[in-house]
Amino acid sequence: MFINVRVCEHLGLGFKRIEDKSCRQVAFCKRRKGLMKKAKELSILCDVDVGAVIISNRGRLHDFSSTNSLTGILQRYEGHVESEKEISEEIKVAEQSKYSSMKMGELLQTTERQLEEPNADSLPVTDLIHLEKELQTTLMQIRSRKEKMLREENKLLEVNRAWIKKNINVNEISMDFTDLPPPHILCGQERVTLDFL
Amino acid sequence: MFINVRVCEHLGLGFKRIEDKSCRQVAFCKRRKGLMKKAKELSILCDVDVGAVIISNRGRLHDFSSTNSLTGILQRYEGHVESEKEISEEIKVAEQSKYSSMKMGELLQTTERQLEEPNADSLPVTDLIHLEKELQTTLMQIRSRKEKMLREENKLLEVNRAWIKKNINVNEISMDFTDLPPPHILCGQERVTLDFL
DNA sequence: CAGGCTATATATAACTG
DNA sequence: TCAGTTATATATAGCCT
Repeated sequence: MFINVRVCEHLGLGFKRIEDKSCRQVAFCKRRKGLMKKAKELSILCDVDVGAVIISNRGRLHDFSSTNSLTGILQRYEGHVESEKEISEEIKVAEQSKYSSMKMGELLQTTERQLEEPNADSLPVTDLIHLEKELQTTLMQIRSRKEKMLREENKLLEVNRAWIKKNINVNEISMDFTDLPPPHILCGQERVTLDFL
Repeated sequence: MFINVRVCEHLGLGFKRIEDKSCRQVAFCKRRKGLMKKAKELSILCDVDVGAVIISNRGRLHDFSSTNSLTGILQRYEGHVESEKEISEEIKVAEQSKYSSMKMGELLQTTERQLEEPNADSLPVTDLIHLEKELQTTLMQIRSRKEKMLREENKLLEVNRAWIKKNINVNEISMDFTDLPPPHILCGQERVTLDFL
């Protein structure tokens, strides 16, 4: 029999990080397990989608989701499938992503500040709509840049390939394939990815 | 005093969706709150990052994160998943971007519609706040990938140059260049690159 | 329908081997 | 470090207002 008084010292009112490393690790295992269980119960009992991600301070990843993956849950929330045509249409915008993203951060802060105030209903919404547009712009800019870079990389690498081929053929250079790092030759997946963006 | 026997019928062994709509809704509120609390406790007590997303069957989003927003955690999550299955994840994110922009369009319309009506303030704003987070997430993911690709490109070009140099200097074995090294070797290279991202 | 109550079920801190 | 034990703390189902 345990007579000891078991007071959960770090719980209750002023609860904070468990300082003892060993205790913290044990608590982490138990509570992580418990959280996962709760998440599962919630998703099943209440028929909702639940996703959870836990990243330990050592960088280890643990996750739960009621569907295939957390990404899937986010996708489901975001909406329905969109045709690729709209994407290619979106890729038509110019530069200056850094300025936009800084402005976005400012807008986020401003917006959050304004939302905490009781009055002023129209302004936050207006700002948010504005923010939406800016975010979309930034989004498209970055996507455009990315695609551009991917295409440039592809081109550059093909040039490299051709160059290698040409020079080696001309000089009748031979090589050993067993221990050498391969040149960058694009695999099919990468091209698919590029097409997708 | 309650004399009734309180047997949690839908719990225990064969636990499943609570059929009664009202009960399910009540349970959802209580358990959601509980899960959030657990998540918060876990993050503080064990000093880890925790993110949770709950999507009710009515499409309403609830989330928790130990940091400012889910953004950072989700990005780290994506990073982890990415290093395991890079290509498919790349595609997923691309799709997610598409979904984001679509959802944003929907919200814009919804918001404008609701702004014309006298009341109903909380819903659009709440949704817009969530939209903010989601857009930022997408933004950060894409930006991260942009940087990743820049670094990859640099690294690969260096590898290419080194490879070319080495092979031109050392000419022993002849080979047929129409049959180029298999692309999948490159994938290993990429994974190495991804590890420190 | 939201909020409060209480009995019960579950989670887990402290401990043991 | 790991798996079990038990007292205690917390969560919550069912009921009520």
